[in-house]
This record gives sequence, structure tokens and C-alpha cells, in this order.
Amino acid sequence: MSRVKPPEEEGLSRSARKRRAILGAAEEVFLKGGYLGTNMDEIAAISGVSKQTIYKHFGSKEGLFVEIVTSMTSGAGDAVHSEAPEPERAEEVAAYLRNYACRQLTVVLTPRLMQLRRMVIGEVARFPELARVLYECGPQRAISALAESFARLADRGLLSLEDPLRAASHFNWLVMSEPVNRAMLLGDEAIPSVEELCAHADEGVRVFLAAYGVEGG
Amino acid sequence: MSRVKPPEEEGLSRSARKRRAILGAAEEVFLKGGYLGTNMDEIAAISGVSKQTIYKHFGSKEGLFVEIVTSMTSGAGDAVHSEAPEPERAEEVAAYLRNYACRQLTVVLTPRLMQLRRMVIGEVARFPELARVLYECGPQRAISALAESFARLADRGLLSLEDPLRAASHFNWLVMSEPVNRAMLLGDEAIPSVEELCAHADEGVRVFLAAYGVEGG
DNA sequence: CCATTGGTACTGTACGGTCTAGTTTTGAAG
DNA sequence: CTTCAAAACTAGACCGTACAGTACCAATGG
Repeated sequence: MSRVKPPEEEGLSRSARKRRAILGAAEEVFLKGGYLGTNMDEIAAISGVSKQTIYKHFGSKEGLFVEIVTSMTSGAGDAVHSEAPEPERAEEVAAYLRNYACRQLTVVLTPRLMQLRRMVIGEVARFPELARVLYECGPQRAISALAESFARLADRGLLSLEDPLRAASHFNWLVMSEPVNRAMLLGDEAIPSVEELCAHADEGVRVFLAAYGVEGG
Repeated sequence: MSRVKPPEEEGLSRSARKRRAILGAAEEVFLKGGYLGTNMDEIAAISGVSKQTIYKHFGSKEGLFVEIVTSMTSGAGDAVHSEAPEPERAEEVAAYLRNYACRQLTVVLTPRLMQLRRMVIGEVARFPELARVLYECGPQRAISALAESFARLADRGLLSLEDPLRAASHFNWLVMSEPVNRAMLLGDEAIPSVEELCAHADEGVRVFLAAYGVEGG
């Protein structure tokens, strides 16, 4: 019965299990109340761990907060990556863009990520570094990757553009802005369904292709 | 030397003067620290008023906060209104849109308003009503007004669109999103200059007209 | 057996809001 | 103008509470 190195969820060392419990509870509590609106006693209670242990692992409230935000941020950034093959013919461009837009929307328009974004924005004055990281792992990263793809498509004559970065920015915000800004201010209940998101994506793609598409699309 | 009723800035009743001082200090302090990060003693000190007086005027910290946010919100909403005449010919549409976009950008991309937006977003969980009001007085109001204008332009054959509201949303976010989202996360130093904002507006208008414009434009 | 954890009491401090007692302003009447 | 009472304001002590972080010691699990 003595597991030597079982790396599954429940088979971690006691320390690691405690650590995960703390992170889980802290994420929930911080997302709900923000930095100042959260107290360490509640995190300890929810995670079933003593305060002492929290301070052993993370040093301070600030340390725990930074840990939570950075891990969520980079994790979310990774989830966006697309492995869909780039189109070969002009007729396939619209479908490619629609697919990308739809996935991006459904990943970002998630209560957890919306709450994270709200919280980080609210803490810009206190934690500017966290906001910068979120910007770079979020919009900036997405737009950069998109720009590279657009540049290749333009080379192949499937898109008509001069500045791939600008086109990527236009595409990104054309698709993302309306639902994101809406959900930012109106709360998680204002997050549209997947069908609505994809319909919205279609409209964005249509406008984008009117400006940057080529004949065959 | 006894002024009877001079309604200028310094000629208000003592009560009104105190009230304005409190509001000014509270705005500054709340915008800097958020709701929880602000204490009433500091507001009293900065406004040169005793705490007692603050509570006489506003009842509670929450009351003062709500007052600040709602007054800033509605005030900013009013400042957007355009009196520029709508174009008569297709060639004038682009200039009309550029003018609108440029003014909208320069009004919204102001440190005070960016700070307000950040703060309200950070407090969505605690004050959902304030966020809703900001949404309605901000994006929603701008888009609605734009949609009405677009509908008239479409009737005159100066724009080609079926759903004015959707077109207005596309236009609005095409123009506003990039700089707004950037400044939201990167802070007030990331607010572009007026020239940069107007150049950005031009690009948005170009894309918009590619999708919704008519030949003559 | 020994490091880690639990439980819990404790410290120090910060802050919202109130109380009190004395001072200033106002506005109207004399 | 002067007088005067009501209203508003000041300064600061004060109360209760909440909370970050620590100390201490018993329990426990590897």
C-alpha cells in the first residue's frame, strides 16, 4: 500500500496536497472578493488547512495572491493555442477564421476568466505587474499569434493586408470586444451561450473579410 | 463686501462648499485606492473637513462612493454628445465618422475616466448596480446614438447595412477597443496621444467603410 | 523519530462610525 | 449696523470589530 511516486491527483505528498487545497480555496475566495476583500482565515477554513500552513507555503497574503493570478493567467494563455491547419484556398479562409474566433470566445468568456480579468483590472494601481502580465498573456499574445498566421495567409494571397499586426488587432477586437465588455460590466449572467458567441463570431468575420478578404472568399 | 447670492464657485453656502470639497477629495482618493482601499479619515484630511461633516452629508462610506461614481458616470456620458451635422454626400461620410471617432476616443481615454472604469469593474461583485449604470451611460448609450445616426445614413443611401445596431457596435469597438483595453491593463501611462488616437480612429473607419460603406465614399 | 500540520489564542493595527464639547457661520429680527 | 439663536462645523477621543501575521504546543504521518 506504500505508493512510491504516484503522481496522480490524490497521490501527491501531503505538502503538495495541502498546497493545492490552499490554491483552490484562495482562487475561489480572491475571485469573489478581490485582494482587500479577502481574509486569510476564510481561505484557511475553506481549504481545511491551518493559517500557519498557508504562511509556510506562500509567505504572505500578497505572495499567495500573486501566485494565484500568475498561474491562472499563464494557464489561460496556453488554452487558446490553435492546432487547426491553416487554409490552402480562399474559400476556406472564412471557416478558418470562424473556427478560431469561436474557440477564442468560448475560452475567454468563462466566469472564472472574467472574474480574474475584473479583479486584475481593479487592482491595477496596487499590482501593475500582474495586469501587465495578463495583458501580455492575453490580448497581446493572441494578437501576435494571429498576426503571424495572417502574414502567412497574405503571402499565399488568401488575405489582402499590409500590416498583419493591425489586421490581427482589428480582427481580435471585432470578435471579442462586444461580449467581453458586456460581461465585464454586467457580470457573469451576461455571458452569452456558445451558440450566441459563435453567431457573433460569424458577424465579426464577415466584416473583417469585407476589409481584408480577397475575391475567392 | 457682503455678497448676497453670488452663485460662483466660491460664493456657495458654506454647506455647499464643504460638500464640494468632500466630493473632490473623495473622488481623488476612491479613484486611487478603490472602495475598500480608501479610508474616511484620509478623505476628511484632504478635504479639510471633519469626519462628522462627511457623515452628515453622505450618511456612510457607501453612500459617498455611490454618489461619486454615479455623478462621474452620468457626467462623462453627457460629454460624448455630438452636434456635428450628418453628411449629405457619400464623400463626406468618412470625415464624419473620423470626427466622431476621434472625439469619442479623446473623451474616453482620459486618466480620470479610465480610473473610474477600472474601479467600477473591480467592484462589480460588490456594486453591480454601479457597473450596470456605467455600461448603460457608456458603451450602450454611445452605440444606440450611433445606430440612430447610421440608420438615417443608410436611408439616404450613404451606408450599406441591414442592422444599424450591429453596425454601430462594430464601429464602436473597432475604434475604441484596442486603446481602451490597453489602457485598462497597462495604466494611464499607456494612454496614447491625441494624434495617435486619431490615427487609430482613421484605421478603424477605413475597415468599417470597407464593410458598410457605399461606392462614392 | 522528526518535520509538518492543526488548533487556537494572541498582538498590533487599521478603520467605520459615533460621541462630546466647544467654535463658527448663517440669517433674520431689532 | 448689532444681536442672537439655531444650524453647521471642528477636533479628537472613543468603541467595536476585523484582520494580517505570529507564538506555542499538541497531534500526526511519513
